[in-house]
Amino acid sequence: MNSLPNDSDKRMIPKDQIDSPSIEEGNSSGSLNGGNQVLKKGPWTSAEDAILVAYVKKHGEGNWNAVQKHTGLSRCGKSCRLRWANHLRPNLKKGAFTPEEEQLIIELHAKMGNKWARMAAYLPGRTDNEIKNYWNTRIKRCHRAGLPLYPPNICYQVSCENQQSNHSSDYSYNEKQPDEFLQGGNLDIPDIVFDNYTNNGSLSYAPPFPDIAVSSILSQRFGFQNYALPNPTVCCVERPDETEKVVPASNGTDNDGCPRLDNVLFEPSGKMQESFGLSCLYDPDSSSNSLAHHGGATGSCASLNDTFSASSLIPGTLKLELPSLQYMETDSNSWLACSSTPFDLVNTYVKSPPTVPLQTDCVSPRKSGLLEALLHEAHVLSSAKKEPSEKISISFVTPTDMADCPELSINDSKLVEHKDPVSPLGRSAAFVFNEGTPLISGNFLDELPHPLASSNSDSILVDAEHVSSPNLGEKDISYCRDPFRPDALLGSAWLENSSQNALDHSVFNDAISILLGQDLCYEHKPVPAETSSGVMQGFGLKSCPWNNMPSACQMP
DNA sequence: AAGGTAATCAACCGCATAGAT
DNA sequence: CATCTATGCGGTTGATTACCT
Repeated sequence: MNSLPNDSDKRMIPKDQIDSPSIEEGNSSGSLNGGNQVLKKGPWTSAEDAILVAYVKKHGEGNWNAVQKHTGLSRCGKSCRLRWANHLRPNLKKGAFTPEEEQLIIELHAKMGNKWARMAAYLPGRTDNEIKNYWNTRIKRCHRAGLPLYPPNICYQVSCENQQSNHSSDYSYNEKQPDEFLQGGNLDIPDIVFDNYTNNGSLSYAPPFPDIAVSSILSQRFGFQNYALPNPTVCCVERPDETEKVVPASNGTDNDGCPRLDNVLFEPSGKMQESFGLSCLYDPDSSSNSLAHHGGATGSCASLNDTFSASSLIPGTLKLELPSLQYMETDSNSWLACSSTPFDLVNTYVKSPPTVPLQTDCVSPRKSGLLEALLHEAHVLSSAKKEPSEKISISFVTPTDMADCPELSINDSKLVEHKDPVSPLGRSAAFVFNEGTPLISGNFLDELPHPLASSNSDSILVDAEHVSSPNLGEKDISYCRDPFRPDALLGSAWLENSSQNALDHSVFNDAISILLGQDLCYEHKPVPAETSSGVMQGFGLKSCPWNNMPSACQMP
C-alpha cells in the first residue's frame, strides 16, 4: 500500500506533482476552494493520478471531497470522482468499442434514452462518459449521413423486449444482468414474430374509455386479423422508468391481450408523445406543416445539439431527443434500398459515409418489383372502394412478386391468408389509417392507436435470416418489421405519394364510422386539442400525414 | 507543408437527488 | 421540516489528434 500524505503532511506534494502543471502555473484555470486553495483544472497528470489511486486504495471510493484534505491534491472532489470513475478505477476497458458493444449501446439507447450511467452498467469496463461520447459522435455521423440512429432491427427488438418485459414482470430488461447483454444472444436479431404484440407497456396508458379491441373489430369488419401494428415503442421506445410510472399494462389490454383502443387514443398527458418522441413531426396546425414551432428549423428538425433519444421528450420544453426519422436528410429509402442488414448498413455507413448521396448507391425500390406490386394493389383497392364490409386484401405483394422475391416467400402465405394490411413496404395499418379518413379531429390516426394491432401470433412472421438477408426482401421486411418506424413511415409516405394516394379513403371512412361511430366518436369529440396533439405527437402521425412528410423532411 | 475541418477524448459545469444534520 | 452536503448524472466545452484540401 502506498503511503499517502496525511493531514499533517498534505502539503508535501510529490515531486512529480510539482513538476506537473501546478496550481501556481494553472491559476488561470483554477478556482479557490473553501480553504482558499486553488483547485486545479484541466488534464490530470500522472502524479495526480497516482495520488488519487493511492488514496482510493487506502480509503476506498467515496468521500471525494476528502481527497484534497487528505492528499493535498488540488482537485475538487467532483473532479477526483470523475477521474477515478473514468480513468483510474480498475477493470476499465480502454479502446474502441467492439461491434458488439456498439450494437448494445444502440440497443440500450433505444431502450433507455440518454441514460448513460445506466447504459454503462451493461457495458462492463465502459464508462458513461465513453458511451456518451460515442453516442454523440454517432449522432453527428448519422446526421451527416442522413441516416437514422436506430436500425430497424434495434427498434423492433426493443419493442419486443418491452413487450416481453411486460409479459414477464419479474424479468425485465432492466433487470437483466449486464453480462447477459454481451453474451450475444440478446443482441441477435430476433426471430421476428409479431406475436402477442399487444401486451406491452405502451398499452399502459389507460384513459377511461370503453374496452374496444380495435383489432378484433377490424377483424370482424374487414377481416384484418393480423394488424402487425407494433406498439409505439417500435419507433421510439419509452423509457423503462417512464413505463413504470404509468398504469399497469394490464389496464391497457383486454383479457386476450388485445390492446384497447382507449389506451392509446386519449392519453391526456402527452405520454405517448414522450414515448414516441415524434413530436417534431407533429404539427398541431395541420395546415402549416411547420416544424419550426418545435424548435426545429424547417427542413431540419434536429440540431446537432439535440441529443437523440428514443424516448426522452420533455413536453413543453421539448428538449428534442428525436427519433431517427427526424434527421431530415434521412433518405426514406435508406433502409429500403441498401443491402446488408440494417444494422450493418447503418454502422458501416455511419462510420464511412459515402461521398455520394446514398440513394444513388442504392437500388431503387422500384427495382424490387414491390413498388409495382404496391401500385397495383393500391389500384385494385381504389377500384374496390366502398366495400368495407368485405375482406380487404392489402397484401401489397402479389404472388408474382413473391416469386420474384423468394425472401418474402416465408410466411407469405400468412400475409395473404390473413389479409394482413402490412405491406412489405411498410404499408402497415399506419398507411391504412393514414389513408383512412379522419374522424373527428383529423386523421383517423389521431385517434387510432398503433397498438390496436393485436396481431395474432402468426400474423407476421419474419425470421431473422430474412431480416438480415441482403436481398430486396429484407429491405421490405425491415419496414414490415417496423412499420411505425418513422423512417419506415416516411418511406411509406414516399411510396404513398408515388402511388398517388391510391387507396381510397372512403373504404376507411366507412370502416371507421362503423368502428367508432358509437363509442369513440362520442367519447372523442371533447378531447382537447392538447390531448389529441399529445397523443398524436406520440404517434407522430396526427395531422402530419406521412404523405406530407417530404415537404417537412426534405428528401436528399 | 500549411491551414482548415472533423473526430475523439477528457474534463468541467450545472442540476437533481438522497441522506445527514 | 428546512437546510446542507455529497454524490451522481447529463450536457457541454476545450484540447488534442487525424484527416482533408
